[in-house]
Amino acid sequence: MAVKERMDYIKKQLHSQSYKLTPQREATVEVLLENEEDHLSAEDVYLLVKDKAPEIGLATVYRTLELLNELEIVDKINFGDGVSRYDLRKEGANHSHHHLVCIQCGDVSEIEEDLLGEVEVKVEREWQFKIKDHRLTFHGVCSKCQRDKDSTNEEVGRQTVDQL
Amino acid sequence: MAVKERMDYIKKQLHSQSYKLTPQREATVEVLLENEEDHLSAEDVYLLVKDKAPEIGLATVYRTLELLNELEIVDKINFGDGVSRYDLRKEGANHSHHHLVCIQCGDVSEIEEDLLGEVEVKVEREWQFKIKDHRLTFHGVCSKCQRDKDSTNEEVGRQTVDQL
DNA sequence: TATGAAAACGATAATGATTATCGTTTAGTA
DNA sequence: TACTAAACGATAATCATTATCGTTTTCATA
Ligand SMILES: [Mn+2]
Ligand SMILES: [Mn+2]
Ligand SMILES: [Zn+2]
Ligand SMILES: [Zn+2]
Repeated sequence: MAVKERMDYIKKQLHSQSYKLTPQREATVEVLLENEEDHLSAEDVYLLVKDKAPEIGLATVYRTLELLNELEIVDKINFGDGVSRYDLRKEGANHSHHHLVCIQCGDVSEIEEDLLGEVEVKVEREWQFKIKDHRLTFHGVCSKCQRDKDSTNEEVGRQTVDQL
Repeated sequence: MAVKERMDYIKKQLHSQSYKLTPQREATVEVLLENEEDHLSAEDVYLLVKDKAPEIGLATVYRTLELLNELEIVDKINFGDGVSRYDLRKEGANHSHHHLVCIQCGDVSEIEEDLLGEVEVKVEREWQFKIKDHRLTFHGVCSKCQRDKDSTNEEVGRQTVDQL
């Protein structure tokens, strides 16, 4: 779906709760839509949105992100560095997607497919817990870093192809 | 396993990296062992540990928790309120356990069983990502709050069961 | 046992992300 | 046009965490 159409949908979501899509909010959403792969902090968003709306204040960015989070348009996530990051939900998704965090290069990538279907059935049944959402993050070594490590090893000399 | 024995094991882990188990560190670990179900913030730990070692400083608590985290004795977790929480790993566990967070009463409970075995096989294969650890948290309504809501509904009278 | 270096510590200042405050602007309505 | 509430921008306040620094403890060695 085009950015324009998703913006319209978000506009409807705001209006349905009698919030306005002000120019500042629109510019902020635009930044999120145009950087969907990234995981921007409030400060990141602020710097990017200043190009579109130079007069915007940091407080407004925080307020807007908080609002979008309440409306479940974005998820507020935390990867353990000291800042919150704001992650647009995938089109049509009604819950947070999964993440892969590389402990070597720091790269964060996404898994859009929901892998928790069966697990959630089990949790609801065996723990009597009604699940509304989830957060799943894997920490490990991304494919790129695995390859880099292999090359390094080859340069050094003979070696086993893989160790677990 | 008794607190004493787990303390000894942690002592060995520290020594194996040539760290000392100072009285302050021992008191801090004791607090963690005696409150294993809880998810204490640094400040929480500080207040509890003061009973055992009244002269301890907050900075030392932070340093100790950081050290225990590096040694993978505790996991530093974040539930979205503004503080980090320190969660002792279960005996013999080599990764973080799962959590259930109730969006109504705020209660946090634990799932000790690892539910991600098959999911991780799939992720490693299909995303070429070497998993070292994971974080899985479910947000929803705990069994207690489900019961409470049922009672409330009955008192109020007839009504639609759910309006998402 | 005395000594010297490194590791830890306690107190507290500094940092930095987030939130609160407050006066001003904007949008919608009578 | 005038009124009211929602939003905004600037900036002060808050508060968790980290950095600094002088002191204490540990421990290997003379
Ligand atoms: Mn994401
Ligand atoms: Mn836990
Ligand atoms: Zn990587
Ligand atoms: Zn509950």
